[in-house]
Amino acid sequence: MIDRNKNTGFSDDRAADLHEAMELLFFSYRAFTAGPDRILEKRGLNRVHHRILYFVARQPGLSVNDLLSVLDVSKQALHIPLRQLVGMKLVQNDKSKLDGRVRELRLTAAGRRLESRLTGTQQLQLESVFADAGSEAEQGWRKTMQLLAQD
Amino acid sequence: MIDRNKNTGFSDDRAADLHEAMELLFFSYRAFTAGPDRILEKRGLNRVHHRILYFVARQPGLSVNDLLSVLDVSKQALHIPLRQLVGMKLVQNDKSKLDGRVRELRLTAAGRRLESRLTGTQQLQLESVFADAGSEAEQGWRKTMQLLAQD
DNA sequence: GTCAATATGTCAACAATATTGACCTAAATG
DNA sequence: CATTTAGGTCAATATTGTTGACATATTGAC
Repeated sequence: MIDRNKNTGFSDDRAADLHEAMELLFFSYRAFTAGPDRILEKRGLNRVHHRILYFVARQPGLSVNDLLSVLDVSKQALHIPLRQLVGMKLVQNDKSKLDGRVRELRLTAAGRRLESRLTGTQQLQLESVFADAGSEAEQGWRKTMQLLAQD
Repeated sequence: MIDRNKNTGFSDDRAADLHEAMELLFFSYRAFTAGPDRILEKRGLNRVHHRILYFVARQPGLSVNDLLSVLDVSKQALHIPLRQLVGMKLVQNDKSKLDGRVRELRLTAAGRRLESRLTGTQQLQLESVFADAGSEAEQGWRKTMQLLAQD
């Protein structure tokens, strides 16, 4: 008789596999954010600043509302770090010509340099992992993460 | 001539793939923590409480020092949430018989119920993702995450 | 047995962050 | 012109984290 968890109905073996998967997510995410966190700390910045820099870099001209949506934070929680980035001249905040209410966020040259350094750290880390894992494992990883992300 | 990033040397195409991977990690982790976070919030608990419950559940009798090590937080940052869990009778904190300085942390029956509910949410989520992705993708995912986690 | 080291618990001061709710301007839209 | 939308800001409050100090009990080295 296989023991099964009362809540989930998984066998003990499968439950252990899933525990391992949970831990992989926890430790991987921590390893993934550690590098940029160290760089940011020296400038008095944190992970929220990184996320702003990242998404603005990917989509120059992004509106404040769109940024709020991807980051899933409140306007007030976004505003202080955003204002700091603008104050440090890493991000510029221009009025849109199409709709004067909307602001278009862009990185300055200095912002691009910092973002590129932060993101570069993570890209090199991931590339090294993918190289070791092999492209088949990479594809399986991507497929799995796609499903988890859209959950 | 392929454009290459100044910092990393990646081609634009590969850089875009790596950007996608970064976003997968960000959005996946968020999706993965959302379920438990909602359950915890109702009890005035947060992710740190969940991590304590999780690791104590996996390793009953865990010492405070060992818990500090896995979680990688300061003693002071751990203590308030831990004391709350003990106060709520979800965790018990007994003196070790082998070494009277060491405390052995264990979940109470109520602690096990809560932990099982939180962890069950994530197990079901992962199992559903793995089922959709297929076992080959799951294996690739695990291999990749192992490498990233030990980074 | 004395003394240093270890494991834990706690406090206080402080800084950083998040949350809620309110209020304001400017611009677009019907 | 009235309403809605995008954005910006403030204040009050709560939560969280950080640093440093200090206390106790217990072990282990000598």
